[in-house]
Amino acid sequence: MPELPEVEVVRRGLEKEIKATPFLLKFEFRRKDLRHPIPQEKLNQLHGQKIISVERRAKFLLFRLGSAGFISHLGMTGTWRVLENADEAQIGKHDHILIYLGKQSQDLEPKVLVYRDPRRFGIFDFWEGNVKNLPWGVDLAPEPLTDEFNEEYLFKQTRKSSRPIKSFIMDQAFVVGVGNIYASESLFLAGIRPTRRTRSLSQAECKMLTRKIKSVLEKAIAAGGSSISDFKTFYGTPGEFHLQHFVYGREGQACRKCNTVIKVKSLAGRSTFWCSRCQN
DNA sequence: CTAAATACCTGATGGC
DNA sequence: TGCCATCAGGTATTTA
Repeated sequence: MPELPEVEVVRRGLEKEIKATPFLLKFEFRRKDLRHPIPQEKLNQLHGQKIISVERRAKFLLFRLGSAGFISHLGMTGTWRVLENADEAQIGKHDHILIYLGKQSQDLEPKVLVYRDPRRFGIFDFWEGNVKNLPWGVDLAPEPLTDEFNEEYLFKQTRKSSRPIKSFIMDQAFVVGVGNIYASESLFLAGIRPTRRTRSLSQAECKMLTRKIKSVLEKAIAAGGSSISDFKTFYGTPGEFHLQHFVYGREGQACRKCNTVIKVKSLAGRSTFWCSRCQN
């Protein structure tokens, strides 16, 4: 469940659980790697410490324990869920990481957070320093839900590129958190075709697009995210935002505003949905 | 063949 | 032209 709204929904679920049982008793790794190797020895040094907060930066989840902590990225198919105990019958072959949590640093009846990721495109890593200091030297762009991401910023950045606007807003170097679903949705709401070149966007269109990116992400968070395929929220219930999609996953169906048939085509390797009448 | 993401490779482009 | 840097698009990763 990987775009910003889904990650934020998971963060809120994790935060609630961790507040009740904040001590990291131990990690249990059932694989030594996901997308990258998992630095097990460094992570195990965190055993016994209290988790102070669960934060989100872009699509990353940051678990803070004092000055250090650990970081989780869900890739395409990563999910977190909680078990009341380590019941082996409830743990499957794609459950790669277990985190035992207790009310105190010694707790005989720990709860267990379980990370499942069939495709293993996710990341689990040690992390220290500040939020900007992510591993792999990733230079992340502004958060879309802050004032730093505004029409002036988007207008200025779009002058530097000649790519299709959809690829541009999905690029984590310009704005973070927008993936394939919310790129198509926000461009529909802004009335802009996904294939438009960035430099062709007017100042007014940049204003509209920044507003729609913010509003669609906020509405999706409020609805518990989009459940595509088998996505479940932290509590095992599906998100409901996909029921409100205007274009994503609706190819061949009637546009909800004008009844024109919604189109789909591949753009930079990703399925892209739009209404040829509502979007210019 | 499709899928919520992104790291890497390569060919294109542009500046000096 | 050439050399180097940057960009953008395609592909690989994996399982259901």
